[in-house]
Amino acid sequence: MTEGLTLTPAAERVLEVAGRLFYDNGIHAVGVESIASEAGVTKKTLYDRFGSKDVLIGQYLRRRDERWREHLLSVVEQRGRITPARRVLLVFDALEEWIATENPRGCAFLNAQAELPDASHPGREVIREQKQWLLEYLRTLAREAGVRNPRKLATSLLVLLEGATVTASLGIVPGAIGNAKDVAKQLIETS
Amino acid sequence: MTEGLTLTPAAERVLEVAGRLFYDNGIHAVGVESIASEAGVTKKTLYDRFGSKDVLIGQYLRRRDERWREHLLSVVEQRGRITPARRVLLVFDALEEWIATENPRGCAFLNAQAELPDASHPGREVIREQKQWLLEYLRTLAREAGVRNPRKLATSLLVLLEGATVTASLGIVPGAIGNAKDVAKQLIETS
DNA sequence: TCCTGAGTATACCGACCGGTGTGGTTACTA
DNA sequence: TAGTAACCACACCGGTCGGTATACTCAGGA
Repeated sequence: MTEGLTLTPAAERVLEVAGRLFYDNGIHAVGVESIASEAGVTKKTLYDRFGSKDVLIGQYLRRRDERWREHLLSVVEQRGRITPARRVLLVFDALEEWIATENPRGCAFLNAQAELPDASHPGREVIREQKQWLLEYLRTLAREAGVRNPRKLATSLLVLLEGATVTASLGIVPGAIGNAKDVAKQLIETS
Repeated sequence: MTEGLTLTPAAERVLEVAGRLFYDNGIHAVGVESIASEAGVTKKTLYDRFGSKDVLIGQYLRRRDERWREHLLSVVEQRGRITPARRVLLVFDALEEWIATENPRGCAFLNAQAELPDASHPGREVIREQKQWLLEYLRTLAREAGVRNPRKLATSLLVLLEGATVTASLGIVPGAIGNAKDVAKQLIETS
């Protein structure tokens, strides 16, 4: 999952800049020229390191996925006595923090999916893996919480998470994430 | 809301083609040239009718909004004896139909939002209106269902709808919409 | 010492982008 | 009958797209 982390300093800068520009402006709206110049790198170097814009897009998503997983796990897997049922709800706290600090324009993976209709694009695989992993993780948490139907609860949680992210990014409803958390709480209690 | 529906035949064809190409490929990925040629129209005509690509994008979203509202209302407001509580759940049936027939690539408005970071873009206003209207409508339905807190239920419903749409379009979880509907049912019953 | 990898600078490529201008044809209508 | 709206064909604009080629510098290691 985390192969190729020995990036050269220039490649590192490129990836950092690409991550910012892609997320803020949309993928197609950003040219490789502007990425290179803002990273203080020539286009030649960019292409020597990444090969193509499409590969760079894939790496951008890959890296963002890594950061999100790190953040999520650091919040949910925190030490301290807490019931497994309550631990599930920490996922929503992690999301709220993430949105406040890194995600004002919604889920980067959904945004990318909107721009990458070709299922064979390198970025699409990363998106699939990301959502699949999240679903699996939610199933694990649901199982540990001892609910009757962990699979079903995990699906509900995924729907609530995605819905809360989207709704929050639209900026129409203020308490979308808290609302989703409340719903999740009720689902767990009556399960 | 529905001003300017007296489109010329050429403009009509342009809008129809634009709707298909924008949704299928993403907005930035589609050039005005290809829209014009596929509609059997010169670029000149396209620009005489719409003025700019950005305006055309706005009209595309406007039209899609109209069709979605029509569909939603036709399903939910159907005649027949049905309790207001059950009527709310018809929203999910409407969504399921819509996704199956017109929405394989997810919500057109969220996809557009991903590509239009500029809040002053003509399309952004349409997106805001669309989501605002949906939220208001859900509040009305919730009120008629006689729940304790219609505002809160409406928010939950919106989160569930958006989440179900997104999750379904990802193609990872098969029963996402049915799952969301079940959750909504439970929310209404215990409310 | 010599080679390699990582980087620089710059020029270039064909293709496509959104948008405009000119000039002509048809059909309806005042 | 004259005017106008709606189209057509086509040529053109400056700018940007993703990507490549050439030639050079510099540091580190065998």
